[in-house]
Amino acid sequence: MAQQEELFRKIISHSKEYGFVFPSSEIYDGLGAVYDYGQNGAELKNNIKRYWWDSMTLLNENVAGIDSAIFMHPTVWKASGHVDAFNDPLIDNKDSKKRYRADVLIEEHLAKYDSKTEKEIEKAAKRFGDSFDEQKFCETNPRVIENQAKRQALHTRFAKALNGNDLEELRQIIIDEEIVCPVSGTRNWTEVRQFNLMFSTEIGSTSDGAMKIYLRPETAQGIFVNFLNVQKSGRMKIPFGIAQTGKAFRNEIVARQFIFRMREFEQMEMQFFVRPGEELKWFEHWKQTRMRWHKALGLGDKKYRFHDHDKLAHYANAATDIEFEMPFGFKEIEGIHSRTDFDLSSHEKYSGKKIQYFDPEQNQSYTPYVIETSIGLDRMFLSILAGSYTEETLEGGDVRTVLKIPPALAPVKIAILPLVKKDGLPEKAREIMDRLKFNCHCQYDEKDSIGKRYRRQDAIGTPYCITIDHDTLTDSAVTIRFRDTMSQERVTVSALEEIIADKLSMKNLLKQIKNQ
RNA sequence: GCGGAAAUAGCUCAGUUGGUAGAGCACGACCUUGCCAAGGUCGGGGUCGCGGGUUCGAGUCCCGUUUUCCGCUCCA
Repeated sequence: MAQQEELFRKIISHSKEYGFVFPSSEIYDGLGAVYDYGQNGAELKNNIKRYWWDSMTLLNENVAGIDSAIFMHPTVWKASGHVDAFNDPLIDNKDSKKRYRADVLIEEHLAKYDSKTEKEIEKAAKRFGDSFDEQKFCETNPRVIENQAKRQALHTRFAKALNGNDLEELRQIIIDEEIVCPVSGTRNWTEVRQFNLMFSTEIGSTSDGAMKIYLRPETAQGIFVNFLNVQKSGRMKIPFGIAQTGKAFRNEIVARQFIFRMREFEQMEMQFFVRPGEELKWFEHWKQTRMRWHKALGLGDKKYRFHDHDKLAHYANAATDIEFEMPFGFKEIEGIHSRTDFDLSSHEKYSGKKIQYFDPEQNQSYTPYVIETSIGLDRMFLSILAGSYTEETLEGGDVRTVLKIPPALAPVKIAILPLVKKDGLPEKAREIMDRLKFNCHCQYDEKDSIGKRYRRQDAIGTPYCITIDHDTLTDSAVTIRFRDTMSQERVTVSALEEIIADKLSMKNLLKQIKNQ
């Protein structure tokens, strides 16, 4: 475990040192749980995105890609349930360190008055037997009257505080009513705080005409609200899917573990619309397809597993996560959910627009069911870093640090290195660079010894280094050196272009997904 | 958010009971070598996270704050 923590620390500092990930606004002490991608990180991230996008839109004729806006009409988040679910007043007990919803604590306390009253009634009923008149008893018994009056007063006070969103008053109620923590039994409470997990801003430049809107907490809703647009303009027939990648924002209470949980993050989502009743079949289909997409990267099949949900969200009837073995344990990188018709139905209700599909085969209209595949791009990025970071001890005791990133995803594909920076070798190297740079991302380096340059490329995961030596000037052949084996081969420049086309394209990755 | 720990050069760290900042690597220039890193010479770079306080004097002690890490908690 300590070793794993050590590894995680190394990955984080490696990320910074080699231009993959930087803390945001670092010269101003950073901004919590926000990170920037550097020159190599941005390349890697774009390549992952491309791999995902191609796997969805190229391999599936019935999956269309879109790019919806981050700003959406505020009612979208009412329909999706985010406005209600993301706005809880929370309070912590300092002794037990437990956190509670303040409103729930008070509601539970209110219920105690009712049970007190009930006990009085029960006791009286036993005493008076058949002649017991409950209504009369309640109206005359001083203890019951007092209880009910207190309850009524508290209820009024509570409702007022809740409606006015008066957090101090909520806390005062908890103190006045001497509500204790169910775990520690103490009344050592923190302030009540509102945890609004959605970021808000205003649209419209004048203050009186401004409308409060939210930065989307998930990209999925942009797909649901465009269901009809894509279906009609693309003449899509069920089953079909809509894919998109994009930023989403959540004001996480606790955001930690490097880029694993960030406040601004990127999702890659695909919503697949199916006939009601066929959703579990498609759920299984996408579950298997998505797992093949991950395993095709070759980071090791044992590093992935499914984690089926026992407790399902209110909208889902099946859900699983694909987890990856991070240095801090198996963690979710992708979720696959059967979301039923919850989202489309809800948007139909809130918008007043009919959102249904006419199925010509069944000759009827229905609200499609949805299978969602939702992957965190930043988590995917982290899984590739963690899965490819390797420290190898070489003969002679040297340690080399190498990122064994799948070649198609590597930020730099080919390093072009003149053996010495004289005798016309740099010029020859530049000539080759000018030819290859149209195919893929190349990097030229002439500083330091050749061995040192190889190690520098290993550290950023460059799969191929080619070296221009004195013979190259006459035979137009170069030495290609392979990252993972460190072995070398002599090849012509044109043969090199074939290797690029074969090993470095996404094609080989994509074929592995389909051929099973 | 609570509790604990930490913050010194791009990175990894040292800095003795308070006495006006160091090393290695990295970086730049030049020389040398030339197929698996760390030869030579010279050089650039830090108001020690930030803000207060104590003191003649604070990287060092105290308070606050920000960020990060660990444990809880949270994750529709």
